[in-house]
Amino acid sequence: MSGRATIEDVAARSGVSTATVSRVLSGSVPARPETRDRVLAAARDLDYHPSSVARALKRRETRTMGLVVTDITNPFYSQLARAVESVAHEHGYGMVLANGGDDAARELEHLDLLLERRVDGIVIVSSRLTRRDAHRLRAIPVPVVLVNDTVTGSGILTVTTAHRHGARMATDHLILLGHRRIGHIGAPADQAASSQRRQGVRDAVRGAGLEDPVVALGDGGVAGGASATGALIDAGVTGIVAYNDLSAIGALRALHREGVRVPDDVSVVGFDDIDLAAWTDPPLTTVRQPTDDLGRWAVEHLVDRLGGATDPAGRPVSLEPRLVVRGSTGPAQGAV
Amino acid sequence: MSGRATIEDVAARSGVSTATVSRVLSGSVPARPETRDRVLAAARDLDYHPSSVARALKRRETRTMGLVVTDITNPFYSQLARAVESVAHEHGYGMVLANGGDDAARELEHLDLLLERRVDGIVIVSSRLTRRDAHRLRAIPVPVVLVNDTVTGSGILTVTTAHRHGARMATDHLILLGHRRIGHIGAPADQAASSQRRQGVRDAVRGAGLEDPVVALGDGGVAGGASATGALIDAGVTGIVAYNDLSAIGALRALHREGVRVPDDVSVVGFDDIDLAAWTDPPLTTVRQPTDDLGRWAVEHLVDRLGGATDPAGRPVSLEPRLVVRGSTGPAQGAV
DNA sequence: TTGAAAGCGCTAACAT
DNA sequence: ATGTTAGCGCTTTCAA
Repeated sequence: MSGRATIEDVAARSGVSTATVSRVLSGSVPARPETRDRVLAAARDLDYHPSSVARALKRRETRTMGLVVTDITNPFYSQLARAVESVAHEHGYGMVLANGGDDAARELEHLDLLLERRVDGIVIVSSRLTRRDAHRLRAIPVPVVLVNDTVTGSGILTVTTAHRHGARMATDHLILLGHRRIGHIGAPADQAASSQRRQGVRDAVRGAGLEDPVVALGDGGVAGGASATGALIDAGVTGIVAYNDLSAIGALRALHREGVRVPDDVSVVGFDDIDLAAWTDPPLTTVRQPTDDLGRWAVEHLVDRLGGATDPAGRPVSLEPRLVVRGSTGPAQGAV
Repeated sequence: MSGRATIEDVAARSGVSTATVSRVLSGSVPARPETRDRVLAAARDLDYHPSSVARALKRRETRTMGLVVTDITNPFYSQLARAVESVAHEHGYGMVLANGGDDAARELEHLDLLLERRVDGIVIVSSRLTRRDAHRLRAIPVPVVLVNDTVTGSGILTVTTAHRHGARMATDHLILLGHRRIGHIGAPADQAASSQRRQGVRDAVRGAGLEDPVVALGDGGVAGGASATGALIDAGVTGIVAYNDLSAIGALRALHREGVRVPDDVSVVGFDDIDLAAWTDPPLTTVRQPTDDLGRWAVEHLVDRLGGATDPAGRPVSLEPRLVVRGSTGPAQGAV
């Protein structure tokens, strides 16, 4: 049925002008109760739903934002996406989803599409663009907010978790448990915050006067976490701080396969606190990202900007994570 | 800034009419090479990107589809969403995301929003709408395709996995391993295909001449899977078919907590084959849904319909799942 | 091969 | 309180 009722149909049926229909429906201007009723009735009878594309053309705003995510399949990102969508909805904004996929080229293409669709603003979550095409980001003709990742000195509205501090907390927790030889499963540079988290581990280890952590590189996923673990065991670490929960789950699996008990022989800490972290075996001690807050911050600041607020071009805002201690960490062998 | 170049700017700069610009850019009609070049140059210089909202108003199609999902955070759905988005993108369609959240009312509201946004079609994935508001679905003025769930006799384009058969395969696998007392972790009726899967378990058990399965109700998530497991153990089952992988993960956890070994004492089978299923401890034997195929089928049939194809109003198409045997299943005690 | 002009469905001056 | 009208940025007849 392309035969959807237009405002003109409603106007005709209720015997008023389209302007009146528009006003009644928006409630912007008072109307005589009788007219009001007639218009409302006509609209209902015709099952009239105003075309937001016509409205968008006129108002020059679509009330839509774009959401760019590298991989919606990653549990942390899908939680973030849910938060973003939900808050956007609260504010009357729709969300068009641009899932990154493998390459940065595709993300750029997606970006152009979003712009052609005239989204009012864009939320970018840990995209490849962030690092590889920072200059492109600055050229985007609509407000942008970066979540969970940073382009230094870009002046782009940014909110992240305090990654470095979070990783430090995780590591301090291990150290407090008596671990002296700490391993870190890192992630490639194209993963969000990989270097900050690595730094955080180093900070803690150095702060405690221990020797530098053993670092093995994963891929940010379970498989990489599993394969990185071997090197860590060989190096004799008793505590592992993983780049994220997925990597930690890989480590858990690898450890189990090798007959290494967790946390008796080796402790493992993750990062993110995805839903499943509470259900691994043993349940994963991890650094919880304030996912909902990140999403809310991002959308609400974007909405402010769309409302004309000029952002203080400040430095990235960073929200504090929180250590959630579960069963995958325990005292080092021979410690307290 | 809001000062984006319009087709008129391009026309002025290249000294032709807007009609010519439109034609050159769409390539629909041949133009003199020289004109062509001038137009292209102007467009490039001005960084012109046609407004798809103006185009949509004129053409009366937005080249956008709506995606309704109950919970994007559920790994199976996020995988499906990725598939859907990706195929839609292939066909030049954008995706606006409507994440269901808790209640059906919200989904209805989302639906209206999608319609106002004039999406050309809608993909509905296991939504609450499916069961509670079937009549509303039929009233949607754009083509709809249902994925992974069915509204019987609705004539709505539908693609699902062969849930019943899949559950039967899972159960047969257990039976073949010598299990005689089968348990099933079910899901509430508002979860997709919960009754079909339960039926499949029953089919297999009866087919083998065993007594009816013990059914304990979960909630479709990990927590529910874990709490349902107790009753199953008490009933003395040695093989558990879970509604889905999340429930199975819950079962794994509960079993572990009770000191029941998997698969030595009890075997567990999941459903979906989410990414993490391969990484549980032990790795989960499960029924793999053809997720990508579901997504592709849905989008491509929707696109066909948008192109004017009139669907054969047939019965739901169902795609075959496949049993993936991993470590969570083994011979029953005292069996072969 | 190109231009002029109408019109998609709304909203917002500007009148009355 | 309501109507008239212009116009948002495109595409597409219809003419030339």
